[in-house]
Amino acid sequence: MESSNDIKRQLIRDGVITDPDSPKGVLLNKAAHLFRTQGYERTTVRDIGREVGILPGSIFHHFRSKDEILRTVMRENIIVSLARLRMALNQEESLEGRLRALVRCELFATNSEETGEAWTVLVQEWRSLSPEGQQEILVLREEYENYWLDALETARQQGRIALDPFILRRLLAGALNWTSHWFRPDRKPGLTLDELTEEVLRLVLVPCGEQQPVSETTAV
Amino acid sequence: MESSNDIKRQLIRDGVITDPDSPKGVLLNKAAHLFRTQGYERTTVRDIGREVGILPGSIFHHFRSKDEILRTVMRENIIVSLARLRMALNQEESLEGRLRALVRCELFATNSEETGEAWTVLVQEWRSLSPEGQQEILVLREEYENYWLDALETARQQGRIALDPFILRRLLAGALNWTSHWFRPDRKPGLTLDELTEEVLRLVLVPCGEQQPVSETTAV
Amino acid sequence: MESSNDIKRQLIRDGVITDPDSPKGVLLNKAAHLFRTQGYERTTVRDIGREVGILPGSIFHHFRSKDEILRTVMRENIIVSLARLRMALNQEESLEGRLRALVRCELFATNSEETGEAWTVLVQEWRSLSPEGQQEILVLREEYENYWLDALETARQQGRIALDPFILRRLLAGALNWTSHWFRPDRKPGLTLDELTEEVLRLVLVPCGEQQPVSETTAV
Amino acid sequence: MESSNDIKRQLIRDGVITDPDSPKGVLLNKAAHLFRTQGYERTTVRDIGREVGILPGSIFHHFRSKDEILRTVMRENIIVSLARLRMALNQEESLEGRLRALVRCELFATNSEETGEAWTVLVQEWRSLSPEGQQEILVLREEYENYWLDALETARQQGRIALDPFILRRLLAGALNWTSHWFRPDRKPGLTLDELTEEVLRLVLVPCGEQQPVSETTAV
DNA sequence: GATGAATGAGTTTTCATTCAT
DNA sequence: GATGAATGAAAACTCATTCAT
Repeated sequence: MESSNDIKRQLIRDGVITDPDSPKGVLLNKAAHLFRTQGYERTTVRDIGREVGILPGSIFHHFRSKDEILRTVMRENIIVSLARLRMALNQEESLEGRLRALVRCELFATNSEETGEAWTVLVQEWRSLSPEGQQEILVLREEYENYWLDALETARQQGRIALDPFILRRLLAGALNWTSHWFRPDRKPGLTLDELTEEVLRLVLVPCGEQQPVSETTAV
Repeated sequence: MESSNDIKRQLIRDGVITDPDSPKGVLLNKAAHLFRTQGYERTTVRDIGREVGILPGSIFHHFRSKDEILRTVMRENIIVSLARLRMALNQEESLEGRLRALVRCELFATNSEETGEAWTVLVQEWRSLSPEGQQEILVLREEYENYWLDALETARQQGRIALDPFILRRLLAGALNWTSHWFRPDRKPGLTLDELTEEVLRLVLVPCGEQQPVSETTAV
Repeated sequence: MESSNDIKRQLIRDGVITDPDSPKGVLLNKAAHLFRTQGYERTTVRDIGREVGILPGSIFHHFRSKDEILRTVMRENIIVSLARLRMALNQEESLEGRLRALVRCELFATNSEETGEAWTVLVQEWRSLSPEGQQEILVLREEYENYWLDALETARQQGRIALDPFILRRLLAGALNWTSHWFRPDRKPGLTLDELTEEVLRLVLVPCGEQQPVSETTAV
Repeated sequence: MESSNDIKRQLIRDGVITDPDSPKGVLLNKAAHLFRTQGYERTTVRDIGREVGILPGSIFHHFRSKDEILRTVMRENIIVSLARLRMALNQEESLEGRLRALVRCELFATNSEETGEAWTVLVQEWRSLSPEGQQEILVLREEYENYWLDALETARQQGRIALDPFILRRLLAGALNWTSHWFRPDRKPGLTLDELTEEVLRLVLVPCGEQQPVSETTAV
């Protein structure tokens, strides 16, 4: 993740995502934080305004609606996380390396100071997003999920996972997203993000040399 | 789970939980359904009233506030699920049997037609509950979690799990709760609840005879 | 006031006022208490029901409406207080005696355990009474006020009061009614009702032999 | 009361009380009027909104709750009345002058077009105020009452009053507050506020040269 | 006479959004 | 871009009253 800042800087420079130092970017971060901690519905534009230091009405100079704030938080975050994942996968050839990258990126997205808020919002407040907003983000989400399914399918063929890829991905998605509820990578001493990544891999991967055929059970 | 209905009937007779056939019970079930599908905040008392077939104001004949409805849904559900878990554990001596019971009960609580709605609400709408409501339910939740941690600790001592019990429980909690988002046990043909239980056990349990010491990594 | 109980008993026997031991009478007393302490508007029929020990709906077997409860509390109380005043005045020939009776009866009506609640309600919740209710009670009130004005007019002619009777009556009405906010005749040791009566008379009456013409100022 | 407007203007300039010309101030005055005439409970925010010319919901742009309106009406009014009383007392050295000031100020507070509404509300709607609101205002009320008790105590020592100061203050409080129910200083021809002040003093003060020891009866 | 459930018209309050200044 | 005031639609909740049982 060494060059992850470069990725983000590049996206900012290209105008793909909002500069977090701009007024609009500050607003997005504060909003993401509130959405995460209180939930979207329970967060009022008054709350956001207070956090940013402007009056509620002024928010609508930056965004057309509250929904647009949520949509932007989600979109920009998945764009960054996706870019990071692409780069990480590009640097890994081995199956284990690719799986490690997937787990690590998802844990980072979920728990990093930078994107954690927004990623959790993306997962938890999905329902609160308007249909148009959902449509816009589903496209990005699909690419993201495909990386996972490809890697897990390869692992299945190599006998490195014991479960159906589809089921395993869903169990993992739940497990990884849920870490935002209990994992505190900043609290020292404690579990680091890299350590947790290895734990998850230990859970998922059948040790090399003990490959067994995946069970016959298949997905929904 | 054969006598699960008996358990519930007993609890109803004792007045511990509301009779689902009484007006209040009907209201609770409909409310749980709405809370699950739309979320607590997005569900209005108007919605609940319409579903039940009474006017919004009449709801407050049964409950003092919307929060009390949520609290009741959560409380009664965890009481039933806890009673079921206790009985299931009582019938299992072996470690594997006990873990199977824990997984199965949580999947059942999360996905059964009967409690699924309420359990998902319990997990997803926790934030929406008032502090007093949270306090009340935390007590029950603790007993529930202790059953898990005890079993996983035993498994660790016997070398049947590869991870720290605390971390594993949290990963599992996420994975199992998340099933409500994708698992459809009623949709035939497809994965049954028992099959999914076995899949989860295959993920968690190190095959007998290949015990390995748990990693040194410990919980947060 | 020795025979005041007889008066009330007589009125009960004649069916003019409700037997305080009957369910209806109990309800009236509890209601009067609540009206006094919380005010009419802030007292719900739920409150009254809870106090009496019946459900809100059952109240309407006794009274057609909440307003009828208020009206009855006021009417029955002024009937009793008026009957007491009539009897007390009948026993007094002297001006001073009659004024003492008027003051004493009003203090008794305002502060006695028996009628105090209801009298205070009569004074304070007048606005809350429906127009029809007001009409009904105004008739009785007029007789009551006439006793006062007659006595004060006589006093003026004899030079025993220093103010216009109309103004004085109004100042006194305020002063006497207000005693319900601070006077506690039951708290021993302390001011008794008779002592307070004498204090008020000392304030009102010009000492005998020092008569002075009343000021030229006249009432509104 | 010549410079009473200056006092108020000063308080407005200092931000202690709300500018009556500001939207918030207009709202306060209209609300005070409605509270006085209809009572707090019977006044809806709809009523207030209609009177001011805004929609009910807009009221909560200025006040967090209906209770806060009541509290503000009471607080600002007692602040102004207290400031007026202080200034009036500062200009009077003689006992009679000070008592005249006290009576006059209370009659003014109760009946003036400017503060009458709010003062009556302060007295009559006390119960409707939330406990926190009561606490806040009790502090100011205490200073106010102390001016009264100090003056009456001096009067007692000089033999100018015939009653215990504590009892007399309470009788007077009732008499003066009650004037709002009958006294109409604006209705010409009729009793003016200054004339009523003299009437009250005639009731209270023992004529100079006829001093008599106060009765032995003492307060509750 | 009491109960439990419901009504229906009302209440206070919330809040995203608009807009003149 | 920000502010202060307002909108308007909908929210949760209240409560006197009705009525079948």
